[in-house]
Amino acid sequence: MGASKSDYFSAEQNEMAQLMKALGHPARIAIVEHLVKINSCVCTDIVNEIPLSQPTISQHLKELKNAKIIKGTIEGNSICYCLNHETLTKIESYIKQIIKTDQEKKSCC
Amino acid sequence: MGASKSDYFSAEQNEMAQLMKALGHPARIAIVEHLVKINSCVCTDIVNEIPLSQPTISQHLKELKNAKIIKGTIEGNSICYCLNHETLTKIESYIKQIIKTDQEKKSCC
DNA sequence: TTATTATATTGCAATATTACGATATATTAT
DNA sequence: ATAATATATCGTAATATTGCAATATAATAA
Repeated sequence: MGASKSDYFSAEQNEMAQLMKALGHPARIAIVEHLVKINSCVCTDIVNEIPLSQPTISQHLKELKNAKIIKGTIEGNSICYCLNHETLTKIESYIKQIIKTDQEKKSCC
Repeated sequence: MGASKSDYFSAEQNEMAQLMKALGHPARIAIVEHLVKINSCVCTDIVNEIPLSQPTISQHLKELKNAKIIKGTIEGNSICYCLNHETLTKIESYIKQIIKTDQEKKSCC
């Protein structure tokens, strides 16, 4: 096959997997880190910073935007991409909750 | 193409992307959640819990194990899979750091 | 030993992702 | 209007992922 059977899983599980997947590529991790590093956040900067072609970066940005990990606002000629704190916090809370719940049990490994 | 150009990115970026990618599938999210929910953590339980075939689940477990998100110890006939707190904490700290660093700057979106 | 149970591996088909050249679109500058 | 700049989309090739049937492996049970 190749298509993941998302019907078999809950909406929450699919959503979290999608968020993780969006961050599951070094270029997209690098984009997120670059957005953190700089104050201005137009796409050209990213193209110059990351050694991938403009269409490829545009595609990665689109995936991050779809996952709501970043948000972009058109600013004249260029686009201002920024991190979406709400989504990042959702990821952090999820992982934190997993760790916390698991720590309450006696581990067997 | 199709192969991600991991040479272009730092070891840290590749590592974090790999961790995220390992969690980037609903079946693997479901496996992690199931490991949290139950105390005993053999694979058979997972096969009964998640509507995918045994080989498919075995494959997903392998990916989680490769990423060190879970660890398994052989226990007689079966295997005891548990979460790896160290790795999960690494993910949590990373996201937390991103949010923290970004909040220190004035957002432009 | 033979059967049973639990898990892993192999092989393969279907689908998805990654990357980029070419091209389109849209805004600003001249 | 024309050129320049910034970003998106299309088309396509290369590679990766997903899923499973069949089979292998390994431990325990009978």
